[in-house]
Amino acid sequence: MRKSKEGKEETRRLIVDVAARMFKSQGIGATGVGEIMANAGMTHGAFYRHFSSKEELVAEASATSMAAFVEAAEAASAAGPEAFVKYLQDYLTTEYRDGKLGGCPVVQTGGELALGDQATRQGVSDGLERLIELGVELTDGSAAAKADVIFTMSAMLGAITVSRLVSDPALSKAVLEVVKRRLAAPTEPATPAAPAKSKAKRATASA
Amino acid sequence: MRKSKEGKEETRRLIVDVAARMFKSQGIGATGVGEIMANAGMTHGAFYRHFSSKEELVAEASATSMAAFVEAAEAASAAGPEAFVKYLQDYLTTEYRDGKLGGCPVVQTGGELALGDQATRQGVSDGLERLIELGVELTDGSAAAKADVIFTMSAMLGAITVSRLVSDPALSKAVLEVVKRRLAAPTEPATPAAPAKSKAKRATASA
DNA sequence: TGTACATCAGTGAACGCGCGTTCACTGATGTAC
DNA sequence: TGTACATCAGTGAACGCGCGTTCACTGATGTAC
Repeated sequence: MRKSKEGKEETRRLIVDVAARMFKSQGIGATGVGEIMANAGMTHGAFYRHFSSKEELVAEASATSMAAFVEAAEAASAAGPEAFVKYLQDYLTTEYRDGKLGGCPVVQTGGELALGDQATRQGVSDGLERLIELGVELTDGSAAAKADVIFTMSAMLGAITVSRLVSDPALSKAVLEVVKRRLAAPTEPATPAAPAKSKAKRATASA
Repeated sequence: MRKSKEGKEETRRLIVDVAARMFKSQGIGATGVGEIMANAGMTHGAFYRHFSSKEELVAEASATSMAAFVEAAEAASAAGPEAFVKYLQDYLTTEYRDGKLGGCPVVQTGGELALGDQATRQGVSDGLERLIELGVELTDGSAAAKADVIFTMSAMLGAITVSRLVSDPALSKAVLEVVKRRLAAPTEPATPAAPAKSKAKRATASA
């Protein structure tokens, strides 16, 4: 059942894409090679025609995930700063929080990636650096702007993580909305009475 | 080699502590029951005198980790807001980033915990809610203050995650410092030219 | 207080299982004449 | 263009291994008399 040369490259991409999706929804360690291949419509034996080890796939799937995330961000930023902010804001939604597809691999697998091998970490690191550069390019390029971008990125990533862990649905949603609101108006001072939305108020009542 | 009643409780606590430490440094899935017991000075067989399954230990170790983190934060907050901020700031350091001990389990195992069973997630969720409440109590208790706390918590967690993944040491350090600076002066507007420190500048040069 | 017995924390061999990986085999595709 | 052969992507059985878990056994501790 040999495939053509183009067919092989296509199969390899398929495996990477399936793996990237599964790693993001189940974690890396919890996703087996056989499971990935079955979801790609093959048996496990074919895996080693494309990769020398699972770790090689992990590195490629993570890098591909990050690159896709960055490229989508670049496409959004090409449509203007508003489109870029809108693109980022879509990640701070319950749909993305609960979604099993797409997005940045760091959300689910950040811990595992930090313990990955050199190639894996480099691919993820490159994606993160490109993301920061992209944000800086969209602003005035100053050191303060870079700090803004880093702060915003950190807050978004942390917010999604916290939101996924908190049991109270209202609080979980409020976590996303708090960060989303500040992302939309990053220069607004934080402490003076903010125009709290109804959902944030509901969550606050439980505290 | 039976132990006394107090001895048994002590052993159980030891297993939980060893497990909590290992989960935080290696991840949950990557840490085996046998490995935990060996580090606790026993053989794997004794494990089931104390826990009915690994998942039960995961839930208890995660809850204990979170509780210890929250209690340390409470102790710091009892010494005043400055001590509390100082306590939090210590987590935004390269020492903590590289440290294999202590701290909040969400940093390393957030993704795995989000996929854990009900008991595991509840223990972590309770800790996170207590942490938010603690921050709110230290301020004016308003909805805006709660938003501040959530935002800060998210940014800290995200910053440590990003800092652990970024290869460039200067950028990795800058990520921690950017968030630390804002944590120290949370009401300061972000965009206007900030007094960038030398290390942040160095990291910026690579962008 | 001393003796006999019951308990049960910890040991270490063994269990089934699924993991990552290997390999002999297959048959469709690519190539040479 | 048609035929013969080489290639190699995918199959599926098998590998060693370490995992979580079980269990017969041990001997120190706790209890009853």
